Amino acid sequence: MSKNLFIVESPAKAKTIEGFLGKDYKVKSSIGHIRDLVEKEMGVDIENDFEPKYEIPADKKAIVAELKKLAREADTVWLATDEDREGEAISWHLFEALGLSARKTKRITYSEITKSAILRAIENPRTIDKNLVDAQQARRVLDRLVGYEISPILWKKVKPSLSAGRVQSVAVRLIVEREREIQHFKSTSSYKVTAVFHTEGKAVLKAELNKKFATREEATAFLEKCRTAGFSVSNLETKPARKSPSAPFTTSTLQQEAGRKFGYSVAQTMRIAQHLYENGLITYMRTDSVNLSGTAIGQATDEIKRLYGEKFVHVRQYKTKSKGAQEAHEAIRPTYMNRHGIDGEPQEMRLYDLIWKRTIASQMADAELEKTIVTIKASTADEVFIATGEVIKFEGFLKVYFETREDESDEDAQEGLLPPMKTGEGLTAAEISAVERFTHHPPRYTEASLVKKLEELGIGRPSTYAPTISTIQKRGYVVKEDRTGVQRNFNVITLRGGSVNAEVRTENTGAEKAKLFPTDVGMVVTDFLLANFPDIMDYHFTAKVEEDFDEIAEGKVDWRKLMRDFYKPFHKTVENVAEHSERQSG
DNA sequence: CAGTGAGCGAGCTTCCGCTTGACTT
Repeated sequence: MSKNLFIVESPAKAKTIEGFLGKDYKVKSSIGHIRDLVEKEMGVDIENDFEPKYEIPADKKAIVAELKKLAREADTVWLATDEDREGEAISWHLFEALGLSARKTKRITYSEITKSAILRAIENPRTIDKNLVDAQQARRVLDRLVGYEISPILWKKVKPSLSAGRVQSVAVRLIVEREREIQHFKSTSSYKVTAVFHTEGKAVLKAELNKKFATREEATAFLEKCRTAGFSVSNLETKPARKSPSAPFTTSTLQQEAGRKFGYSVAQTMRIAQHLYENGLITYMRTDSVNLSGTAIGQATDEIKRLYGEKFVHVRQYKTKSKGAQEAHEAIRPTYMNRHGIDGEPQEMRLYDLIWKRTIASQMADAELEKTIVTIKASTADEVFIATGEVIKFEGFLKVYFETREDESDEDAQEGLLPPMKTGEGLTAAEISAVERFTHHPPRYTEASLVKKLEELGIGRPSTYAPTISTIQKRGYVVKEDRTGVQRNFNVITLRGGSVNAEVRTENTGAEKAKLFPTDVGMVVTDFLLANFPDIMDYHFTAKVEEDFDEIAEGKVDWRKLMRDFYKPFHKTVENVAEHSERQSG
């Protein structure tokens, strides 16, 4: 019989902690929340000042029964759930549902899963923070009121089984509005001029004109001017530049990088990461924190020293930028930094490798570059050509990790070392061409870029990004699709061997891969909600109510007052819309 | 007369966030 029952949220975490504590401690997990508002009805007694009606869902009955039994037999129950709003609420629900007494219950938190941190936490117990719990209840009840009052209106006015909510409806709105921007986008073309020069030393130098021409006539006129021109280096400038590594992974940045580098969907990435976590290979994968523990930084710097040498080390502490981050966990990193790779499924090996590299790189020195900018003037024109080159002087973190960018569109920029040149040196133009280029519409969202946008707006949480993306597709608001592009003609005018010639080439444009498109239903519902519930659909709605939740957590505001203030006008709108608005078709 | 179909009524759908594992495709 254990004297102590120690409860955490995750089974994998329980296993780790069990190893730190002696046999006087039984470590169990709640497997997340153990109680929730009743599912079949509103679950909030509005007449009774928003009293929540909680139940233990069927799939949690067994675990609650087991914990209850163990709690009865223990002298002390340690509530060691996560250190955030939801974690505090889980502790409170455990306290209530297990029928614990204040005397034998202790609430503890820690920000690192190490033996010393756990023991330190045990030395410093506290009581449940009811203000923080109330902030969670406010969050929970508000989401229920919004979701369960608006969804039935959609069943009546649009079609059955649809849904609306604080998070999903705004996610769909983003996609609908982006699609409309794209539909209204008028592509314009202009002529980009590039040149291939030869230096006196017969080396090749690519450069781009500092001006684009709006019309074919202007572009042709410019090339005609170049026909008789002499070219020379009018300015040569070198300046140092630096690149810094990115922060370690959070849920959202991991989803983005795995999407860009390997093409994984956000659900796929999470499934693979979950597996790595359960096997003790990485830290928790649902996090908004970029923080690394002291132990992790120590291990990382040891590895960097051993592999690359002292001067590649640069210890960095990253700050979380995203709104509403709760930072109950560390960044996503390997559990042991000296484990450079793993055996297993190819997908798991690749994701682990990515996480290892990103973490190591985050503690490495800046890359030092030297940027060279060459200005080339033509004797017959005011415009100048610019050639840029970049040389890596010191690799730093680039030795390990290279972040993939969203837009890899710079096809013909010359990166790397430029040939040796002097100011005033004459150049010969081997070829100058003006290519018609079209402006691009804003990009459609991918799953990962939608998650990034939601995170920037403070909407949704690491544990809900993947489910939200799946919900809006399941409801038929959004589809993820490939689209084939269309052929488009474009003009190319070239000056070569003293003569200017024009030709028409074709390119494929508008092809899309795994992008999110709104459906008709998605657009109808979005327009309906925007017209009738503009406050809920506002991109800043979540950020605003989060401020209110913070005030509740600080004990400045009563959560029921917030509900009263929100519900009165909200419910009036709901009644009005239910009664007066037209049935929508789509 | 038997089978069809119009018309009616009852019952269902739904939120966000925390955590896995069971289940299908």
